[in-house]
Amino acid sequence: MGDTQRQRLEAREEAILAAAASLFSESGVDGTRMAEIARKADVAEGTVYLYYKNKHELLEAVVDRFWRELTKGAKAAVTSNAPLSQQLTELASYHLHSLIDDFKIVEITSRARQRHGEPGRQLPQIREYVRVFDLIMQRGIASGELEASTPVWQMRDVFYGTLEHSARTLVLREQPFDGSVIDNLLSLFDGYRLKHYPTKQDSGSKQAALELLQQLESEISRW
Amino acid sequence: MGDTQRQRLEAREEAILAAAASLFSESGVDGTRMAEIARKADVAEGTVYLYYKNKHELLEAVVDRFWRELTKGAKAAVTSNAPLSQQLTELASYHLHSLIDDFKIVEITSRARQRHGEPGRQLPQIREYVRVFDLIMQRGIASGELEASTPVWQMRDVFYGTLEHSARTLVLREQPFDGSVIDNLLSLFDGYRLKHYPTKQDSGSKQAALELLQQLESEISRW
DNA sequence: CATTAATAATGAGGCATACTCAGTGACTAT
DNA sequence: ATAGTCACTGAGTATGCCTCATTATTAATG
Repeated sequence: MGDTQRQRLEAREEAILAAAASLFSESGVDGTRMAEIARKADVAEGTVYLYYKNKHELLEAVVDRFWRELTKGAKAAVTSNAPLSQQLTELASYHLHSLIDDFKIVEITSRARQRHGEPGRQLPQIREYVRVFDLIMQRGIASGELEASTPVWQMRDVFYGTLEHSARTLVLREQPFDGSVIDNLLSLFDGYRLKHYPTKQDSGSKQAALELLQQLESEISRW
Repeated sequence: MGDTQRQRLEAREEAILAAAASLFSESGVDGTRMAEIARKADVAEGTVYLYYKNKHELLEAVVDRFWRELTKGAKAAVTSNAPLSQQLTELASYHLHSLIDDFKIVEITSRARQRHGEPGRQLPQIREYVRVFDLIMQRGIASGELEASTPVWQMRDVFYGTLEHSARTLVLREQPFDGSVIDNLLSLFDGYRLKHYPTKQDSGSKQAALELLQQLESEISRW
């Protein structure tokens, strides 16, 4: 049956990819020989080249798959219709954990971007991953929880960039994870939150109004 | 004269470094052959190895020098005793411009960090560069312009990480520079600013006090 | 200035390794 | 059973990093 045949091929391709991912991650790209990958995947060296044109394409495939898997997880963290702040927290936590766990692959990513020929490209799967972050910002704007005056991509860059850099800081310090990074980021993000002063139509907000008034009074009373 | 001799050696070392920097930056590390570097530096291939043990050490030297130069510029941008927000703006602008201009080297940096043997190290000159950012945050805290409850490194990660990621976004979009990124970041940073309510001793602040009161009134009047 | 010693530079060749390809096997269809 | 197609193999080739015996240059010495 041709179906089993196709499955065998896909299994081989997967075995090669997995072997490469694990070895690249462990010993780096330069520290990994093609012969090793072949041996670990249990194929002859030449066979690798039937599935991937060269070492660089194999690297690209490894990196691309990593971000594809990450995208799945990120989408899952965001799918619920919980309040914005909670979704941001979940996404941030997932993101930070992942970057820390697979830091080696994250670093290797920039190398996959550089195709020997020329200009720095964005790999499609990374683009896709970043879109998840954009999506959540857009939803926040649509629901009125985030102000619309700041471009989505700038809010996203703050969110994404901060976490990426924090991951680097933590890894280089050999601290595994620190949730306070996320708390900090989220409290900063309040700067993007719309301040809702209750309106007259808003009948259920009497309580909120009183709290706000109290806060103002307390601030005034300080001088 | 032994002095001229030493100068000639240093000039050669510099020529090799410059050749490597320019070629790495143009064609990437893998796209650059040692023979090319030698030719561009006008020495024999073997001579390169009298100054740098191997290609990877040469790469490290190139990257390290880049960040060392950057540190100089950053320190200059911060040396004045202007108000915090202005210094942050200058540093951010310098940082963003530099990362965009030499994006290729920035990307190559992560590769220099990975020594074939083992774990991701932080190159000393990058550490030094990041310290400039820490310094400015610390000053802000010392002068009471920034709150002290958030760890310095977290504020720095927000600042640094956001700009680094923004640089990537801009470069991949082939937009050269966008100052609004900096405005956005700085207005967000207001979240770290201490709110100064004027005190009774603070005789010169009558004006500020009135403005604050007016703002409160306007906010209250909205409902 | 001649001679010797020390230091720097050279580039042909060694060597590791990414990649190729002619040959072999395995599976399918008739 | 036979021919034809497709996947696989691994010895061999090409490339590019790096070494090292040799040569050139500078410094030291009498």
